[in-house]
Amino acid sequence: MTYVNVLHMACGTRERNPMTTLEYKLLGMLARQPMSGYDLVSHLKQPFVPFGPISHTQIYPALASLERKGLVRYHIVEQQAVRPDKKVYELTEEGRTALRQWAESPTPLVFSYDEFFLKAYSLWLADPERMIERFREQAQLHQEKLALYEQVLQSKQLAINAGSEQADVFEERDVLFQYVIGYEQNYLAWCQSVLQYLEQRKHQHSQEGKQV
Amino acid sequence: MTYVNVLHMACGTRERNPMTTLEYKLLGMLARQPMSGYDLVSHLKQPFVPFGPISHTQIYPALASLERKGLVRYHIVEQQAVRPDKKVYELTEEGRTALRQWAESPTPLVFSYDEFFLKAYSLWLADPERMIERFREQAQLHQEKLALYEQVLQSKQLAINAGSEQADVFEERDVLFQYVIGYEQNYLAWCQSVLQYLEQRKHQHSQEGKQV
DNA sequence: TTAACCATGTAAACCGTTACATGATTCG
DNA sequence: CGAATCATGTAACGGTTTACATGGTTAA
Repeated sequence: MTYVNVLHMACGTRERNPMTTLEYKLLGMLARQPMSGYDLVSHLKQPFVPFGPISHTQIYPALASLERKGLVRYHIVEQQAVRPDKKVYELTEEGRTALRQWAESPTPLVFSYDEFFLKAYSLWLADPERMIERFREQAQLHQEKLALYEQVLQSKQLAINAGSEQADVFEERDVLFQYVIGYEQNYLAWCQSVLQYLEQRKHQHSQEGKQV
Repeated sequence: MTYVNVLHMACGTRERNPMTTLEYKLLGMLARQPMSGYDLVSHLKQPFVPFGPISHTQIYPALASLERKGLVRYHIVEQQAVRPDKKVYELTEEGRTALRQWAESPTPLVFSYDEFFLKAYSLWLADPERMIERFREQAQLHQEKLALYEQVLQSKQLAINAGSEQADVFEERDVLFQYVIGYEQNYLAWCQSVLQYLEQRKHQHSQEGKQV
């Protein structure tokens, strides 16, 4: 064991723990609008927030960690009745800088596929009938999601015409919608083309059955 | 040490731990071809295996767990020189059944986005110049991946024409390629459309700058 | 001589999910 | 009367990553 590699940590305490993806997601949302932990959870359920579901049990410790790092601060909002007070978090200047630097940094391509695609890898040993069923099911689900996205996008564009918020943020958002809509379209088209193939093969097999 | 494995352990112990996605990935690969843990790791680096990278430290315990469940068995292949013996794993009948049942089961839609897309969510506070750089970079990476997929697909189709392996498995594989190629095409198209938008806006801003 | 290849594993640290905990209010 | 909503958290568990461990061969 040779070099101890001091360097790099130069300043005493600095940041003990590096940032996680989760923390950047939270920063990303808080940068647009100050919110409490609970608000973040409900916000994540909206169809136009592109981060998956995150449970509150992860969010509260993460917010505390961001605060320790000086990237967010909160002020307490008292609630009516006996409810616990709300802690509304917002970014500090350091937080905004950290988020911008992260967004501006290069990203390597690491691909992860969805579970249905993984199953498709072992499709060849499945029962054809049941597989057709599953692909129909999947096509249905993606179609619904696509319809939802298109609907939200439409109502969002109406809001732009009404001039209710800053056009800048909205324009950027449409960029995100472009992607997810394209994604769903591709998935749907794939399901349909596989269905076509499977059903064609089914008919071939049944005819072969008659001949034999 | 002959294996003890008391016939599924009837009711008493049954399966302590449920199957993980990782274990199904391994089953999926082993169903196509018997392999050792090391082989699995190298196989995962091939561009036509659609599971992400899996480290060997996960694979070895997972294989042991699959064996305890009676879904795989192995035979030892001695290596030349001092190298440790290879354990070549293959599916048992129970393993094949478990994999088929998993592949045939319904899959809920749970969406997860890639890291670059997450960054795009906070694009609005990034420096436009640097963002253009990153989108170019990303477009490049996806273009390369697309070219790779198309190349592999082509050489695979040549292999079919030469009749080297069962057509059935190959046909199913092309189904997977259809998807990943579509995916990359969509991503690339998205990057390019965003680039167009960003560059257009850049020129507008520089003209405004001249006027002011 | 350093790195990469072959081949297997264990141990600790880290991240995410599930279960537990509280407690008033409102809707079906 | 049970379930959902608001609002915050801790503790245990399980899956993943990174570091540690071994050890001979081959190519840059």
